Amino acid sequence: MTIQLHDTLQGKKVPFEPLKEGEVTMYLCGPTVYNFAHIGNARPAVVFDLLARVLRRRYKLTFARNITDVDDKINAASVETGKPIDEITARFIKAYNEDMGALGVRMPDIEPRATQHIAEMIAMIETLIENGNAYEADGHVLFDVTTHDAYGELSKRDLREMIAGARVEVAPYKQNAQDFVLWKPSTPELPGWDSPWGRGRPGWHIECSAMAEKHLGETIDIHAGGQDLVFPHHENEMAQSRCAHGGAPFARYWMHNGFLSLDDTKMSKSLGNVLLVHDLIETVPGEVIRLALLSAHYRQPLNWSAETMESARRMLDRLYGALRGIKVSSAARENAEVPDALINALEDDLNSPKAMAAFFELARDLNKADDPAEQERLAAAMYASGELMGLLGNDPEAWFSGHVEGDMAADEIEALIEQRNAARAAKDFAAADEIRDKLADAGVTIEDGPDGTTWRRS
RNA sequence: GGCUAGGUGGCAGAGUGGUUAUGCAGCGGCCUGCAAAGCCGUGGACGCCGGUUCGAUUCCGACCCUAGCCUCCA
Repeated sequence: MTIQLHDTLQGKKVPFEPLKEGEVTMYLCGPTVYNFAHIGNARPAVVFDLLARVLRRRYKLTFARNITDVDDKINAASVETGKPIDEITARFIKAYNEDMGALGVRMPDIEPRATQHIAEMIAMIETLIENGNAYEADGHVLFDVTTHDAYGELSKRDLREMIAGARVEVAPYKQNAQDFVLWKPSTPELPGWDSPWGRGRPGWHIECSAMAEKHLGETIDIHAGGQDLVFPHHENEMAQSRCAHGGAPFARYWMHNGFLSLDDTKMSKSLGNVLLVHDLIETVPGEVIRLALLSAHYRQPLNWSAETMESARRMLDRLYGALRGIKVSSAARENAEVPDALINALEDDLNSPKAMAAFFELARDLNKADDPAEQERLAAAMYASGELMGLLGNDPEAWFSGHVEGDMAADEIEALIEQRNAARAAKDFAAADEIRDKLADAGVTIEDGPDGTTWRRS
């Protein structure tokens, strides 16, 4: 069974075949580093991290996720805060990787930065001018969309209609309304680099084209990002790269994740409803956020709410609950096998909800098993599945006793449980229940089992 | 207005031309001092209207509704 992926360009799910046998190149549009990442930004990072994990089982993967560190929004943030640009970008690059790391997102193989690829961008722009695809006007260099017949193919738009229906005011130096900037002039206060067209800075779209070419080659296997990047960003990237590369295909597969809304509303700064990952991980384990993001298929829209997280937490409670008290030897871990149903689901266009169903079946089998060897085998399979999906990274006991500020301390809880068990032994059930209620009020649930009493925070 | 996705049981969310998604919640049972957790069993669904078909939630068409994009945006 070959891996199936949904390709935006073809508009359907197709079998995945890399350009080079056994090797895959993947490029994901990363953050513009002017602020902390919000939960919507985290979705592509988590989803395509999972894809990377799935691909690495079969292929030698080279995964690049860029950093956009030259941008008008960064300049604006610098003016607003009075801090130098370098300081802002360094701070948010670090924060981005820490926040995504908390969600189980592994570092990509390559993390190229726009400011370190200015020469490549200038070279590509020069090629585009030589080829007649771009023109210089008033200190700007613009891409002439009418020179590329396939323009609009990715976003399924008709160029003539777009030009006719343009609603934005057209800058006087543009030949066509839809022409987009490759290079623009900088004032002395703004970041800028010397170029054949004067001191200036690159347009957003050319950055990704140049970085993808440098690190992954002219034709890459998978280009991924959020759905909202299809137009104009990816459409423009594709146009630039193909025109600069003699028409060679740019990406063999385009993948786009669906949008995330927050409490049924679009997240936006103007509405003031931006939920930062940085803040969220203070209150919930990153694993809960990761699972919540994977609980819907990546192409579906996803509404984020308190219930979304609560549901993900309960799912993890169930998985960790099955693993409680089961020791897994290192030998068992090495021989562990991820169930075929789970792998097949992930290899079918990254069907993470279906994969989770397979995960829960494993948990149920483990709950049912009474032979210790079988228990160990199933527990090992669960850990291996968790490894593939970036879940179950915690010790089960630690998961349930996870301590949040303001909670009752573990030793206090255990002292109370001891008192309660003494009361139970004396058949003073009223006193026992009183202690249990007290613990319940403190958010602690206790469970009497054959080997004594265990507890967890609810 | 144009383009692209969707509308599934109380909630979340997969999938399928006739056969259990899964998780949470519900109901019955086992277990327990009583619970909880777990196990066993169980009810409940495919926006609306037509069409194709022996049979459609699944295919086709119309309609209604929702979201995203068309402008910086994951």
